[in-house]
Amino acid sequence: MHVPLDRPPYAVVAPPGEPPARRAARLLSGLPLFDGVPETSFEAPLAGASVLSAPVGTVLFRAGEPAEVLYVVIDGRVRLTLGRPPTVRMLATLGRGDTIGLAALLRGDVYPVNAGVVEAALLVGLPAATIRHAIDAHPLLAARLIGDMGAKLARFVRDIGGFTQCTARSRVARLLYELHREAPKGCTEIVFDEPKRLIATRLAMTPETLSRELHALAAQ
Amino acid sequence: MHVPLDRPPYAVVAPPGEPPARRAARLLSGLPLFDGVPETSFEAPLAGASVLSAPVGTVLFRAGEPAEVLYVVIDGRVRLTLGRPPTVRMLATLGRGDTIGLAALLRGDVYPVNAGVVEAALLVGLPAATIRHAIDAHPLLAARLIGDMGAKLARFVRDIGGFTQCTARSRVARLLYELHREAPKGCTEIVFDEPKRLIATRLAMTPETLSRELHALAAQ
DNA sequence: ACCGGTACTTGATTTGGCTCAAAGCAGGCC
DNA sequence: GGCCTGCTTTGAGCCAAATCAAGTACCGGT
Repeated sequence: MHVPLDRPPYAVVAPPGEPPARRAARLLSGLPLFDGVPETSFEAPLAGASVLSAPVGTVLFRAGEPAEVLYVVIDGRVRLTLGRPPTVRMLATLGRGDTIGLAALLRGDVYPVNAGVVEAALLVGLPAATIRHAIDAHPLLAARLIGDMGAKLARFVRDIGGFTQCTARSRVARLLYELHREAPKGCTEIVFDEPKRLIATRLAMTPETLSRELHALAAQ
Repeated sequence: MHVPLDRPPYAVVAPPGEPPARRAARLLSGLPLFDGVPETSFEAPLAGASVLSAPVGTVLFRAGEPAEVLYVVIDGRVRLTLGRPPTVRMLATLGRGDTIGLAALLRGDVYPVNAGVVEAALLVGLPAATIRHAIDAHPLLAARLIGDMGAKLARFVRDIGGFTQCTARSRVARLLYELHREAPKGCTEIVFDEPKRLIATRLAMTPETLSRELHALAAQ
């Protein structure tokens, strides 16, 4: 279990000489999500922004906590999970360019999932007011954020469709198919970048079942 | 089955003397989603808008079709489903003020679900270009749309959590609990506004199981 | 090298919920 | 009324997948 129960280390990086707002703006401007949005134009509204360096094991937040910050992953990986041990389900693992908590933040809601760092991460944290200003000032950014959320929504809809009316074998096959499509073509081997234990929870099955189904499919 | 297989009647209402754009603007301005957005200011960008009157059984679109129109429900009810008969799963039933297809439209993607009218509906249809203009011109609207999508996202996340690691009984109990919270307080009886057959698909179980679990819970 | 601890596999057993089947039960229509 | 069609309930049997239980392989640490 990479995400421990008790609140783990949470390191706020010391300002590296540069004001946080400017540094945040510089980091964000390198992301596809902010491509085309002029860097200097959203530096001022980013007054409340912070830059965080978080080691493996850091819990950014837990499900049920009020959403106060939008996290943007600059580097490293953050895992979103549902539920508490021993029944944890992995929802997704996010990397560079992904946002965490946008929907909950703008609705003034609580985070619906847990977020834990699984690979030393550099993050930009933006409070709600900052996000609202940025949306007001940059329609392009607003459209991007809507598209970003739309992608997540589409993925969840597909997942919901897959969990029902589908055998475990079908779900495994679908995962393999998707991984194969994402992989560079000509690639004859698929490597999981997550422990199978977690892949299993993402597919809504036990590790034992996953192991069996993988072998059954391999024989075919 | 309220949503038949073959393409059913699809009636575009005859313009009632008033230009479609103005009528659309008037209808939309009565919705919470557009509250605070000045009516006249988004009349011009709505040039491509249409107003549709759709009878029961109308299929607005099917999963896999390219998303070309955002539908806003003014009146009536529209049901979103996944899959094809005989394995149809109900996702949600939408009413006044709900939007359909926003995420897919802005991403230039296909609709991920089927949408069928289950109660004679009045709809406003907005093409992609119109939506983009409206977002550019009205940050408030952009924020609202993000919040709207966020609500859907939150609901799906909850659903995904519920489908896994949960017995059929727990899912039924959760549904009853949610219906009870929404009902006026002091109300001692819960009435389903959908046939049990469909409630069952929403909970990812068969009608037989739903019936049994309801009785088991009633005895308690 | 030795020893935990963790991940993964494999086998045996149990079980929740689906399938199949049939019997109420209601509303619509002639 | 009487029939029909579709929804709901109830019962019996079965199967996919979870659970329980070893056993194996791979680390990282002392």
